[in-house]
Amino acid sequence: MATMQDVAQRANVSIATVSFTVNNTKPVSAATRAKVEAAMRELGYQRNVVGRALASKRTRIIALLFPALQHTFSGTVVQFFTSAAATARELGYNLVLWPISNEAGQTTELTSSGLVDGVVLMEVELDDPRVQELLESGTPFSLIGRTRDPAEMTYVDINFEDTLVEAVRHLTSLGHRRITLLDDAIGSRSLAAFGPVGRSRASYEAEMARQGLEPSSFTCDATPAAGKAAAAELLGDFPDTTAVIIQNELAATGFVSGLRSAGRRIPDDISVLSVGSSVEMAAMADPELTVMSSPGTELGRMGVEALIDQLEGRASKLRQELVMCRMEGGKSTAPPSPVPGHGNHGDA
Amino acid sequence: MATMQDVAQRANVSIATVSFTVNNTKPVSAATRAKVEAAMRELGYQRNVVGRALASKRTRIIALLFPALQHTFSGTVVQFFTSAAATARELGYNLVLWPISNEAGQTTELTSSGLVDGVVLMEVELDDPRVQELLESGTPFSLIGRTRDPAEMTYVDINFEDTLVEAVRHLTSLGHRRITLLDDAIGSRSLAAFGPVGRSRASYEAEMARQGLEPSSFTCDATPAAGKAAAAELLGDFPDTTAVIIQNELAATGFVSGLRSAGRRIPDDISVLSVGSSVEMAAMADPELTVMSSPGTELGRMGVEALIDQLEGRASKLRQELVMCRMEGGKSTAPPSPVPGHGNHGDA
DNA sequence: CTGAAAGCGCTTACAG
DNA sequence: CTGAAAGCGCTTACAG
Repeated sequence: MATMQDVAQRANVSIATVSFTVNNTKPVSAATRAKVEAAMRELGYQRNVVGRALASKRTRIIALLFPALQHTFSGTVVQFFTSAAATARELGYNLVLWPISNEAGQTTELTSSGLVDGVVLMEVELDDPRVQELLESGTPFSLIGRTRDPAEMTYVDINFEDTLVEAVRHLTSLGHRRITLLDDAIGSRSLAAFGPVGRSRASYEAEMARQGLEPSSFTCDATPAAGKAAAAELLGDFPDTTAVIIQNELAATGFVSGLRSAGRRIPDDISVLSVGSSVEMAAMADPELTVMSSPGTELGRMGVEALIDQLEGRASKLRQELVMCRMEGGKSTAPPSPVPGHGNHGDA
Repeated sequence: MATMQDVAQRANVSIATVSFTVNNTKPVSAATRAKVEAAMRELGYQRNVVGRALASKRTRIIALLFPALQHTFSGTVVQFFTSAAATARELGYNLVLWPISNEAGQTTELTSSGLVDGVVLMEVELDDPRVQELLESGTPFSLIGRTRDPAEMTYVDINFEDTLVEAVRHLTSLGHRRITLLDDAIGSRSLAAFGPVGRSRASYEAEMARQGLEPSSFTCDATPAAGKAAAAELLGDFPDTTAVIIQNELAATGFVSGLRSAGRRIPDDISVLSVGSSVEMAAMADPELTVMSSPGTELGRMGVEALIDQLEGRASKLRQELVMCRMEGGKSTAPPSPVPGHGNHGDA
């Protein structure tokens, strides 16, 4: 590997001049630039990032902190990782994967080793101890998700509020009045901890109320089996439901097959709208689910951009962005069928 | 951040001595060690990895090269990433995510920047140009997968050969004789390029022949819709099939619902064994598929271990390991039902 | 526009 | 067992 020193020698200039032309950090005459670039080409020179990092006190490495154990399987995580890594690279950075098992002081180990310039934090909780650690350590960071009160922090999150409003409206515009929300037990069990479930449910209830409808919601674990059981529960506890909003990616296929096993046709007898899932996962169900898809790619890109803007001093103002889930075609929502015995048979 | 210099000053020793005690790289008297450790504790010292990297010419960073665009969605990738990153960390390394779009010289950009000590390469093809690049650059690497002739390379791969043998035997021991293989069109279209499909199909055919059975196989794209279409194709082209081995994670749920739509019960009328999928994805089907699950976690761990062993000179001999897929409980395989009109009704 | 030199925070022969 | 010193490959005031 040729060093900057080698290039300087061959081009008959100082090492400083090579640095200036490589980095465009000071004006260099055309003639000098030509000499230096020729030398670099001839030597196949590429600047060593470690030397640069030590001298400039910036490694241009950022870390992606993610929970190692939970949520190990989800349709959007790979998209998120990929787009985060690709965006980092486009912007001249490298992305280190940093799995953390729990709230212990593992972030400090990272940030005080000097390896990274900043951190992207995934799966943020409403009162996240890791956020506190990061604040105290002075490490620049961006959040995917947000704490209860993220007033002063850079974050990118899904706009659950508007997403649920759109979900409800999609169904009411089809004519549904009895709409039940099925969400994720992990979140509900500790509404105090995890934002998405609470924010979504609140928004669902508000929109239902706004439309003069009665909200009803329940919960199940994030597995196909739990989804299947939830289908039975729905039919028992909310028998006149004509449409379900399900915000539980891993339970969705099971939920659908549970309904089918019970003789319900989708969407003829009951509509199902999946929220916050990946398109790929929604396509696993039979029929393919109508889905408001989680913007994994966008979140990855924006989270990294927000962090790097901050690192480069380009962040004119605090960046706090929300992204909607996007409504995708699917075959699981339709107008409700006329309900026999409710006085409106003969409609259609 | 306290530096090694600060620690040395406070402990009244030389910076070299601090280095020796931190790294256990030369003997240090108990008294000196105590002084140094006290100073480190008092200052909250943590060794700066960039300084260390520059001086030692080893960054202790390894890169995970993966295809950015294709295969963006799969059940085992997250497991793989997580276990690779966790293993790296346990061994004192960091894992950088490096998405590459195609075969272009993108690996050179990485390896000649001095950022990484070595590379783990995913999705290796039979004649992989990236492997050639890595060999030429002299970068240590380990492969997840293997080239056509990986004689001299460190690799970790799935043992498709034995896995398919076990798959066939599982079904024949249940009594099946007509067993069809459905695999992934991506691989079949360029059998010349991608190893798993070719190796699996060859092993399937060999084992069928060994048992005196006639092999039959076909192919579909990696989507639920393609799987559904494949179900119809199976019933048309291989009407007497009683069991299917499907090596196409994303098509599996669709394939199953296609069979069901056509009035076939699983496993009563037809058994389905999914190979190389994740348990989670197999659980999405209805019924939950019997699956030989892809060892994503093991591959991630072993691939990183193999690379780091090499980097630390611990690799006594060339490490080449194969891991079987593991048979998991499921509800989609059973003995064949007696076939009316084939002369053996009345059995069972 | 260009260069000499200090310095980033460590490791590692070399000497004692 | 311990230390003085060179050096890893750069960047960046400072001077001209």
